[in-house]
Amino acid sequence: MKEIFSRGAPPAPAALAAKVRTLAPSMTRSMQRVAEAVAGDPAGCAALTVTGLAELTGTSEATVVRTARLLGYPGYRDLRLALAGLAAHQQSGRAPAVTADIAVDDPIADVVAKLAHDEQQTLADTAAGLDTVQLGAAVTVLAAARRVDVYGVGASGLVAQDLTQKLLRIGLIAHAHSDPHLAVTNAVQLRAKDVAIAITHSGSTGDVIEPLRVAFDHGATTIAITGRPDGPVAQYADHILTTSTARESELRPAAMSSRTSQLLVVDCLFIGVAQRTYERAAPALSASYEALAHRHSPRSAAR
Amino acid sequence: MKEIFSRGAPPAPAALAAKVRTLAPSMTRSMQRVAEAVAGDPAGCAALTVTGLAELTGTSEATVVRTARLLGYPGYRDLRLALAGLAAHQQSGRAPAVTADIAVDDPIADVVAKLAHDEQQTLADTAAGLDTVQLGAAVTVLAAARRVDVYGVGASGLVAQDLTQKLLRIGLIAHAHSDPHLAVTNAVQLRAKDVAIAITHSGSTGDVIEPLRVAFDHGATTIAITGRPDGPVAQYADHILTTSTARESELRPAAMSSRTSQLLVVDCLFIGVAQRTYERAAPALSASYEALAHRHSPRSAAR
DNA sequence: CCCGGAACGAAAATATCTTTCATAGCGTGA
DNA sequence: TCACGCTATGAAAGATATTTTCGTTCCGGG
Repeated sequence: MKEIFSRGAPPAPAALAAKVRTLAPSMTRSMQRVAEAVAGDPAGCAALTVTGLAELTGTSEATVVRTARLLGYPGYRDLRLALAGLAAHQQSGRAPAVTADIAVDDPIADVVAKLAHDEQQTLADTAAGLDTVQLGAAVTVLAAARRVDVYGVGASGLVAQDLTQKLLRIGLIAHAHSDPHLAVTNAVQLRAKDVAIAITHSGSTGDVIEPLRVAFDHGATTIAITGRPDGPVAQYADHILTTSTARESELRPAAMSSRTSQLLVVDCLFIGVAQRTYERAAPALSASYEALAHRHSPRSAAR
Repeated sequence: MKEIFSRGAPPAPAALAAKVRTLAPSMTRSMQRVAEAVAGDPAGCAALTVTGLAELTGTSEATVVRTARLLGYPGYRDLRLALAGLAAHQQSGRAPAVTADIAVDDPIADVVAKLAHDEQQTLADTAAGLDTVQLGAAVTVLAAARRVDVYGVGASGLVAQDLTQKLLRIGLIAHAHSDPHLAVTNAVQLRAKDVAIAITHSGSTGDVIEPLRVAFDHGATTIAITGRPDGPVAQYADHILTTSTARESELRPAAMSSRTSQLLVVDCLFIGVAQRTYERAAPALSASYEALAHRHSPRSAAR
């Protein structure tokens, strides 16, 4: 039997470090060593042959090839080529760094700087890692959807609500569910032409996967927004949108950066759908804007 | 006898076309064909093997290798690597004018790039505009708060919930209110040592200002997170945290970028409070992490 | 017309990459 | 605790790609 690791992911342009982070959890120890070396010194690795890299990381050629596959390349040769490109790339750029972790005794100004920097990084990684083909497909089905259900619990629940609010604004029928029971109850109603979206960073949140499965089984088109494109949630997803996984620290739980990443994806979906349904979306948008204007005190602020 | 062509020249960084022109006169006919192909389409050639390139140019592998040597590389392999780098380089050159507004007919990839860029910009602006003194003061009162109420409606309502979720995680007593009536009802209960936070981009959302006023009148410490530090909400705020206002466009309503900005402020508050109350926050954080671990299916993803 | 020498490519030799396969190790459940 | 099954892993075989070797061809001048 042939070993097939390749996750649909395309050859990847840049942001390899981000991809490594995303895929790291699904890697074995040895593969992680290789991935680490590659992410840490792209230029250096580009100069190495499979054997060289295998020795450097204390593994075997086979493992190196496996890692390359997992990262989305047909083989080591192609990874190496990409590495060379990336090296040339970053050589031109620069890189000072606010990269340090946030510490307990950081002055507040540093916290602001570091947080802002981290979130910017998360955005960049997400944008780089987002599969535009999948995104386009997701937008297409959403634009034609009769009804949209969005599942998310915890922090992702808020993202689900955000998406729902946005879709409602442009005239779609959308609901967010954070109650797993109600979610399943509603999922049963879905059928073709309907869309179900699951949002989960871990990719293995049962409370979110279950309703997605039900929707999937009932013939709805399903979309997963997750940081683990190889997680259980993927089984029931027609389209997978990958969010990035930033390094986390004690003070900065993963949930925090995943939210930033998820929201970017959500925004992309929203804009995409708004574009596709512009005729309907534009009036709906201004209508909701008008309606809200009255909710602000008349002598609205100091001009 | 070995064939030695190499002209002292080192591996060459970029400007390959120039080198080709310089060396052309000293090349034989077949070598010129190869050099031409390479200079004409670096990216394309980088994808080819020696044999491929030999066929493409109607020559032999040996000739290709000779050409690579003449250009200063140890062999074809290295030329190819350099080619890949060069290709990546010139590709990055043509960025999709990322600063432009998002248009109805933008391809999806551009939308992603532009959105990511805009949000990054928003983050930078927010970080730059945030008054660390005010932030520090807000953190101080939050860290000592007996109870925290957060008001926000619409998109800001989700931010309010986000903040609440985070504060709860580190052991504070916090509630988010998006129902103005209930908000006021609760605000009446507040007194000194309690904190009320209003989140409103416009700074003039009556539904949010009203409960803040009530809390203020009852002696609670009040904080406003707003894009209009001079708006009506400021009257009742002891501390004002300013969010940035990014330019908006038809497809990208203000609510969208204000959210990014608000969330950064919220994160800063959270981290700040977590630092100040580290003794209590750290265990609470890991406890909530532990508790959630069980909500994920055990066979979490591949591996 | 013949000769010397450079240009060139076919094919051998080598290096590199990929696949196969057997084994060691690890977690799981009895 | 121990056996079991399954995954991870590297050694080595197998396939490709690259480099080298070497003979042939093609020219230009005697």
